Amino acid sequence: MRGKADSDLVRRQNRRVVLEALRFDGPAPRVELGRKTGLSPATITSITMQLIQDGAVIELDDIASLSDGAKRGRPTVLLGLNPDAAFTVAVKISIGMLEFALADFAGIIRERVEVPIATYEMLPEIFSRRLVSETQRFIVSTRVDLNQIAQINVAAQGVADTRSGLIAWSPAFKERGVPVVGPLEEAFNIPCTLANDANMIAEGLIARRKLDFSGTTAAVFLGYGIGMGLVIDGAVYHGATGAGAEFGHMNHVPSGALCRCGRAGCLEAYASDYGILRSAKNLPDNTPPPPHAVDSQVMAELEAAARGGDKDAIAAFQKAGRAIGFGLARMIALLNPDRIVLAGAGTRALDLIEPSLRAAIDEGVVAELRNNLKIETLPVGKDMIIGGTIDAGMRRLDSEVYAIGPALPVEAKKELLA
Amino acid sequence: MRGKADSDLVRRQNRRVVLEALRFDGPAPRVELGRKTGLSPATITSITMQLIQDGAVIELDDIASLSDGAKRGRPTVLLGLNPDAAFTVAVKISIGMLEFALADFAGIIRERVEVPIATYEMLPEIFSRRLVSETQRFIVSTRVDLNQIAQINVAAQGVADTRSGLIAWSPAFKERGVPVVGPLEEAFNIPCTLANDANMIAEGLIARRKLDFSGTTAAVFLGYGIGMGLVIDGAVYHGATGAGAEFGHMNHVPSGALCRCGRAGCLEAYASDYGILRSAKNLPDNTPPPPHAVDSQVMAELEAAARGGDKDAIAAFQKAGRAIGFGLARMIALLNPDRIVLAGAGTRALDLIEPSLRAAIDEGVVAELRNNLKIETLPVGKDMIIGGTIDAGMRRLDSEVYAIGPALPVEAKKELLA
DNA sequence: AAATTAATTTTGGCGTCCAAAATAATCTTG
DNA sequence: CAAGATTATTTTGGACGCCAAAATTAATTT
Repeated sequence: MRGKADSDLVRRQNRRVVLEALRFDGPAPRVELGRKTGLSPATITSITMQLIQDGAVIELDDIASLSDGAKRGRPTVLLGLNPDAAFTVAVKISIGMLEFALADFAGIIRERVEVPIATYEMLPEIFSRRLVSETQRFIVSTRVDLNQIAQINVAAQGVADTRSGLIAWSPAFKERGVPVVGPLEEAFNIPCTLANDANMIAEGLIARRKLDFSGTTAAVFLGYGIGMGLVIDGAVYHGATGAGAEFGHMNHVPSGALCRCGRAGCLEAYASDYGILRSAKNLPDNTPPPPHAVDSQVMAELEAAARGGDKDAIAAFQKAGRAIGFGLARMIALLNPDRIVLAGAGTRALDLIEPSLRAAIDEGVVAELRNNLKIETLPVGKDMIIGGTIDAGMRRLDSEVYAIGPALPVEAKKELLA
Repeated sequence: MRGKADSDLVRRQNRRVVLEALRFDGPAPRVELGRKTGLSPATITSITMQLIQDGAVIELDDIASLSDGAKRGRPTVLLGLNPDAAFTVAVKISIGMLEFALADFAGIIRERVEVPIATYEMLPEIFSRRLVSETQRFIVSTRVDLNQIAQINVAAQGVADTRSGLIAWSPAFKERGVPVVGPLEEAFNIPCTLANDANMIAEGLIARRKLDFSGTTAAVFLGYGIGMGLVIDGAVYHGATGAGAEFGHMNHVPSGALCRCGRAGCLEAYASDYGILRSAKNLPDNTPPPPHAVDSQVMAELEAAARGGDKDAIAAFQKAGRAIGFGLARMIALLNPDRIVLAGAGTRALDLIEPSLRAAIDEGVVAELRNNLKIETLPVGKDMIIGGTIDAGMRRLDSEVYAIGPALPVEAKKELLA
């Protein structure tokens, strides 16, 4: 249970509530903020006055007049997040690619760059140096002053250890233990975070209210790999080291098929693109996975073949569905979630995998536990990784910096995030 | 994110903090409450004054003088929870047995009764009626007035659906869907809860600070069945229907050994007492489990045989360890817990199962996820189910009734819990 | 230009907390 | 044994948060 409370806590909480209202619904006049937050007009005046002074919020009076027709009474004064309050750099590390984005405090992406890099064969420290230099290059290219940047947030595939700031294991690298947070913080002296890409997608879904996230939601991302974002009571569950919900590397069959991660029997070895392809080609289970993403064209052809009646292809998708289904059944037994959401490129083949997936769930879990369970699908673009990373960064700024206190120089804000 | 905050919230939170301090550490003078909670003496005076007026707290001045030797200065006034503030009835439903306990507001058990009942063959509604009549008999026997009883809390083995108040499935019953909360609330008009027994053990462990429960802890109970209590950020995780952490019925092997729950391949079918016994006797996997608990003497003999070198017995314990290990590996991949705690009667055979258990974890989960993982064992008595049920009830009273507000008649307190 | 309308700000009151001063209840000491 | 000394608790006074209601502001309507 949390500790004692005082009036400081009250103000902090209410500042956060106001910021959240502005962030989610966009600019709004004070009256409306009052309605949305349940705070009295007097309090809204007081809080927004502070937030304006702190530079987090600005008045946008002009746009107000654009509203429909002429209205009686004193006109509203539109308030919005101040885009220039602080900037956030988001980085996405994936196989063969580095992606950078610069977002302002309103969460708008100002600049965006993709840098192809041969990640796989790189030694960890070589990569770390390259990451720093590319980040440097990107920041310079944006012409934003370094001390206007409040945070650098990195998303990576695989086991991203938020605590140590290392990528413990990732399909993007042959080697294990790639340092990310350390080198960046040292180079730029800006707070930096590392997180798993699936969790960042989940952050994005929450921030954009794409789903009802009350209770427990398990979002499963199917595609080149198999990821999961676990949302418990409206917050992404990260686990001890931030590597929670490694659904793809949950064991499916003891001593089973060879996985990219080097172990045998992972779910992913049966249900990811390469796993499906391997079964469809009737290659032995211990065939090493390719060190690169399967071309989506190849998967599309395989799907077409299955739909056209190709026995091997059909069997491969069924096998994938069964693996996912048993994985979900085990997850359900453990977590009894309110809903499961399927997303990602792999859902294109949902018609092929769903029957065996559902059959496996039915076989693998007590009926009572799946009674009220909802299984939905959700279209999720690739951009949700960068987008969600930015959303998570904004939430951090809101609650850990701007909800806290009085006007501070950006330097001090960095302190708070560190 | 939580909504707006006000001074009401502050007082509520601080009242709760004070009650918690008294509940965990026992009676204490005001100065000490101040030290423990971080609240100022002035605030402690104010809060305790209210709590005393509300009947939740009383002064216990006499005992203070019993402390060691004579001290200078104004003597402290010991404050403690008022035992008579409200009473709680805890009920434990297990195979062939109903257990009742009456606890006062200090959490002390005042009365305790065990009632043998042939649960297994009973039809649900017959059992419900019997549950009500036995509860009635118990309450009468305690001579506590019905309207002094604030809540009735029931713990049961199996899938206990807190939302519907039904025991969805339990080894104690042949039939499914046994109503518990409905009949009790109707009969007594007192708020009633239903929960899984393993979760109640976890509540007890938390309340008594038996472990560091920061982050995520998975407590596994080995014995006649296999249970789990999942503690996330200091609170027991219940899942959508309160049936979270059904670890024993997590699938281990698709289409595997027959389980008591009627399905095939559950972890419990390999690792519970009867599962181990079945393998040791080389009975086929589809041999129906016995409808009663395995005698602990039988298990002790089996353990002795294994330690004496009996091949079949050794293999049976190894198989159990491997099943638990893979189950834990899957749980780790999903939840990345900070620590795992093994408890229950089954841990007597830990020497026999641990090697294969650890080997299975090593085989089933990425090394990086188990790096900082701690696996501990903890002695947990049978009484922890009733004890934990009471602890959970006390926490509910503290935070949902006495933290809230001004003096209320017991009737109104019941309202709050409902 | 006056009346109306509606947003925002100001004022005054209440509740909470805390620091500091006052009070209470005991022990120590000359 | 009375005057400190010491420590616990209560009281007092001030700060800050919230809200309701009154006042003010800035527009439209009449």
